[in-house]
Amino acid sequence: MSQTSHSQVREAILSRIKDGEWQLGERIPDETTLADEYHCARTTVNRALQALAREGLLVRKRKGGTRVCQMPVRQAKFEIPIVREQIEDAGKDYRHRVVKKRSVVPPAKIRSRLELSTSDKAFYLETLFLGSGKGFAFEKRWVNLQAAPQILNAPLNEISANEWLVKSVPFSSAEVAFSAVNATVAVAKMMSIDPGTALFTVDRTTWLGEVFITAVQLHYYPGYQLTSRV
Amino acid sequence: MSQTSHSQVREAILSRIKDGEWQLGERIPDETTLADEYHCARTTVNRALQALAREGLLVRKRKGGTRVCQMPVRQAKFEIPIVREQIEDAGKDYRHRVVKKRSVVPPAKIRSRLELSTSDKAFYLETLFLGSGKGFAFEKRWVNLQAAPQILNAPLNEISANEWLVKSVPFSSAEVAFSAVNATVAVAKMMSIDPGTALFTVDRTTWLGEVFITAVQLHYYPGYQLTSRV
DNA sequence: AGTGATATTATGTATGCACATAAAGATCGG
DNA sequence: CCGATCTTTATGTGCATACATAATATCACT
Repeated sequence: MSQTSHSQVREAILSRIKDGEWQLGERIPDETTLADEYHCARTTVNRALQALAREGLLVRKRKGGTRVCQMPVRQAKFEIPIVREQIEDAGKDYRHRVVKKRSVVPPAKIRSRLELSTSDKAFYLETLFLGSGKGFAFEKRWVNLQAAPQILNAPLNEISANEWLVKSVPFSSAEVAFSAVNATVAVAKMMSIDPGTALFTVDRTTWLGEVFITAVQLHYYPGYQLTSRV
Repeated sequence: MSQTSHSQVREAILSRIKDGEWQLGERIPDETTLADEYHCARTTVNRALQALAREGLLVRKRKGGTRVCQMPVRQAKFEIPIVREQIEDAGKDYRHRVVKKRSVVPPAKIRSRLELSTSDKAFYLETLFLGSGKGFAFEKRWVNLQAAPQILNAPLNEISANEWLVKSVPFSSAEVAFSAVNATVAVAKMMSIDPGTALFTVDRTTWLGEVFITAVQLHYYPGYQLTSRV
C-alpha cells in the first residue's frame, strides 16, 4: 500500500470521487488546498490531478478550477493483440496455416483504399489461425509490395504475416475498425462454419508515414468477445 | 508551432522514432544526453519520455535505459458514446422509443451476472434508437432497483435510460464487451431486419463500487463500425 | 447601465536539486 | 569457474521556486 506519493494522492482523490464526496460536475478544491491537506507539494497534487484528467475523470480549466467529469466511463482501451499471443494466453496450442498466397493486382475496392495505381501488384494472403486444433480466426490480408517487398521471402509458414509485419516494419500508424458481418459462403467454407454466421471482424489498415503497408480483415470464430474493464 | 517545451521534445523524439533513426527495440540516448541536446532540463525530457511510454511507444527500465517499443500500435482507445450524441454527431435527427418496460425477477442467467437473489426484482427496459427515422440501435437493459430506484420515476420517454443513468448515477466502473451475434427472430422483428443478420453488439455491465447497477446489451444496425486511429 | 482596463486566481510549465530504486556490470573470495 | 557482493548508472520521485497563461471578477469611467 505504500505507493509513491503522487499515486497515493491520486488514489485518495479517486476514492473521494467514487464515494460521491463531490458530485458530478462539481468543482473540487484547488491544488494548493489539496497540497495542504495531503501535506505535499502542489507539484505532486498537480501530477495526480493531471493523471485523473487524462483518464477522463476530471475536467480542468485554468482559473475555472477542476471539476468531476460529467460523464465518466466513456473511453475504453483495448489491446489489439497478436493472434498468436491471444491464443497462447488462452492456454491453447498455437498453429496457423497459410491458405492462399499470391501476387496480384487488387480489385478496385481495395486498390483505392490502399492508394495504389491500376497496375501495381499487391501481395494477397489468407491465413487460418488455430487454437489447439480448433479454428480461432481467419485473416485476409493485402500487403503493399513497394513498401515491404521482403515479405516475399518471409518464412510465412513458421511466423504468420500478422506477426512478421509487426516485427519487421518500423513504427507505423493504423486505423482499426470493429464490426459484425455475416460469413460469406466462401469464408464459411474456409472456416468450416455455417454461411451467414455472425463474425466479429476487425479491419485494420496500416501506414508507415504516408505509405500504405497492409490492410487486413480478421474474422474471429463465433463466440469471440473483445472485453475491457473501465 | 510554438508548443510547450516538453511537448516539443516529445514531438521531436516521436519523429526520430518514426523516421527510423532508432530501430525497434533499440536503446535511445539517456535523459541527460537528450536534455543536453534539446537544451532543457532533464525533468522536461523525463516528462516527454514518460508520456511516450504511456502511449506505448517507448519502454523504460531503470538502469536498462529507454528503448523503442517492439510492438507499437497495440492498444486502441475507443469512445463509448451516449447513443444520442452518436446519432447527433452523424448529423441525424435523434429519437428513441421505449418498447418494453417492466419490473420482473430476471432469468437465472442475468441474475447471476447481476449478483441478485432469486426474489429480487429488476427493472427491464427495451429501447429502440432512431436516427432521422431510421433504426440505429436496439437496447435491452436490466437495472438494479435497489441501486437506482429513482429510475421508476424517470421520464424515460424524454431522456433515454442510456443517458439518464449516466447523468444520475455517480461515478462507476464498467465492463465492456464487443461481439457479433446473429439477430434472433424476436430482435429482428423489433428492428425490422432479417433474422440472422450479423449485429455488432456491445454488452456493458456497470457497478457503483461493488454494487451492480445495470447491464445493457446494445445491438447496432447492420453496417455499423466502431473505429479508432492509432 | 454598459464597457473596457485591470487585478486576481487556478492551473500549466520549466528548472534545479536531492535522494530513491532497480538492475546491469564489475569485483572478489572461494 | 561460480556465486555473492558492491558499484555504477539510468530512471523515478518529491519539492521549492519562478514565471506563464487563461479566464473570471472587479472596478472605474463614460
